[in-house]
Amino acid sequence: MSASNENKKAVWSVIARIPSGRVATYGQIATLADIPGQARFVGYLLARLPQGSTLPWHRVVNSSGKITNPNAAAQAVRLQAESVSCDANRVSLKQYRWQIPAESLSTT
DNA sequence: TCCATGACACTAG
DNA sequence: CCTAGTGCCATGG
Repeated sequence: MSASNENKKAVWSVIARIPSGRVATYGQIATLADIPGQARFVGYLLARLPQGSTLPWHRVVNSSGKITNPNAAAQAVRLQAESVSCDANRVSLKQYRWQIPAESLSTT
């Protein structure tokens, strides 16, 4: 078992938790996946995400709310379908940023 | 093993 | 708004 595999599952789990109509940044996901500062890893995983995946990858944007994705057009469409306004491949993090659930931070 | 690349983040200019 | 530099991790030549 590779540690990276565990981190991968953690990242996928976090992304799967992003509510519809909300967006999260790579860094935010990395932090929630218990791997703060490894936003690069999150982007790497999404880039290699299998086509059969049901993960809401479209809810992931960079720290500026900008859609940095090989298929930004499709992403923008998916977001708009969830009532998330995106202008020039950009979303308002002020409005749509996913608030970190306290339960995730709680020490169970 | 070294170097280059990538759906990132942060800081400085 | 832009670019450049640095840090992070994984993969491929």
